[in-house]
Amino acid sequence: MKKAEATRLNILEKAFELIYVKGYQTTSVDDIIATTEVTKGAFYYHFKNKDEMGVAIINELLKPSLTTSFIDPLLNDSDPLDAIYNLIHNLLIDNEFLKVEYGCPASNLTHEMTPWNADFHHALNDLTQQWIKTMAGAIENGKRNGHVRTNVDPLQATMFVMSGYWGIRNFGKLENSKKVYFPFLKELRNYLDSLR
Amino acid sequence: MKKAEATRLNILEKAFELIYVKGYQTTSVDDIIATTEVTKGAFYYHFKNKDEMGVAIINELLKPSLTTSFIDPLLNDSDPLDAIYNLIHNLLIDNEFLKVEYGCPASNLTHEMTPWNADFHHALNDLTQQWIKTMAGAIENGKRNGHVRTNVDPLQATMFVMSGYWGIRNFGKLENSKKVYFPFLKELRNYLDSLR
DNA sequence: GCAAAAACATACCAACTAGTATGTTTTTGA
DNA sequence: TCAAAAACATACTAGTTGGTATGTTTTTGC
Repeated sequence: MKKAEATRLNILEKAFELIYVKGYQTTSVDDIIATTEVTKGAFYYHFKNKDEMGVAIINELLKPSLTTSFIDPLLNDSDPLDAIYNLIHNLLIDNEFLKVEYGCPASNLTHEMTPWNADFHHALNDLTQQWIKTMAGAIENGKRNGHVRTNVDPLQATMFVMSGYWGIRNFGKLENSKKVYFPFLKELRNYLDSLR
Repeated sequence: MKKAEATRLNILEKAFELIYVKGYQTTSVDDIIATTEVTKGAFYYHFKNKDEMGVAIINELLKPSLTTSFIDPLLNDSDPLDAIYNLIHNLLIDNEFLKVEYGCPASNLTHEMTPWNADFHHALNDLTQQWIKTMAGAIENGKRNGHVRTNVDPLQATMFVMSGYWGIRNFGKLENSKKVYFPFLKELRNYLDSLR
């Protein structure tokens, strides 16, 4: 990787971690350049302004990680309901980057930025639509394979599961402990079994 | 009501609306006093600082509205599953204060403030625990009345439903239309029926 | 090897932030 | 009625914000 590219990537990664913990609005450009140890000149050479950097985080960091962590696990599993449960379980319990007290980065940004920044809105919507499509597709396949009842509506079920995931992330922030995830996961299991 | 009390309440209400739309951090004290048409002297006479006002909003505005809008509907209905469905439906579709593009005020504040402000954290946790207790109690009653299967775990089901509510509020922000609420509500109905 | 462009550094600024110091006006209670 | 306290008003400040103007250094391509 070229040095300039590395600088840019470094800014994005450090900024992402700060924003994940502190929120976008309360993470200042000065914060970012302090932790990355680059100067303002470098920052504004790579990004027109702070918002452009924010959108770059979504498109260049969140999007790829969505693919590997949220999409791929749903693609090649034979039983989609097991795949969905395992995915959510992994995200909530095993994933060591996502912290219970800071929630889900995509959800955080949606809450904070979507109502009044069109670029963030668009980038985050892209992200979400991809996840919806994949999960609904997996359930649709499950219907054909006999893993899922034929009268299940894939999109409805997808929206329901994803809402649950985002919502339990909110609970996690309140309780500040992964303990709250377990009753949720048990009931998710029950719900998914009711689709068989 | 005394005039001073009215001033204080006016500040709280206007500030709440601003914060609901713009977020807490990005709503400045100057914003608040501009829309309330009181001066800084009045503001800082009634509140020690901005955070104290924020917590007052939770305790003096959100808490009472929680009781009437989130708690009471769950208390005297004979069928708790119907009561839950109707509650969520009302909140999502009929409630005219809550806007799809701005989500749920309590959820917004939780996302924004909980990880790093202990007072907000505490006040919001109080709020949530009340809702959990009520909903779980209603389901527990339903088990005794035969409206709910005896092997249903009330707390698990409560966490699952509430997570779904908070999560779909996130979706609403992304889609900016109540249309997304309908598939969620349909699947919520399915899920609740599976508890019978 | 060397000019041009890319990459980065430094110093600055105007706007905004929460909060305060010091007033003036209004209300209260004896 | 009248002084004291409550309620509000005005002017200010120190710190922070995103962003820019103007440099210097490093890399690139011929």
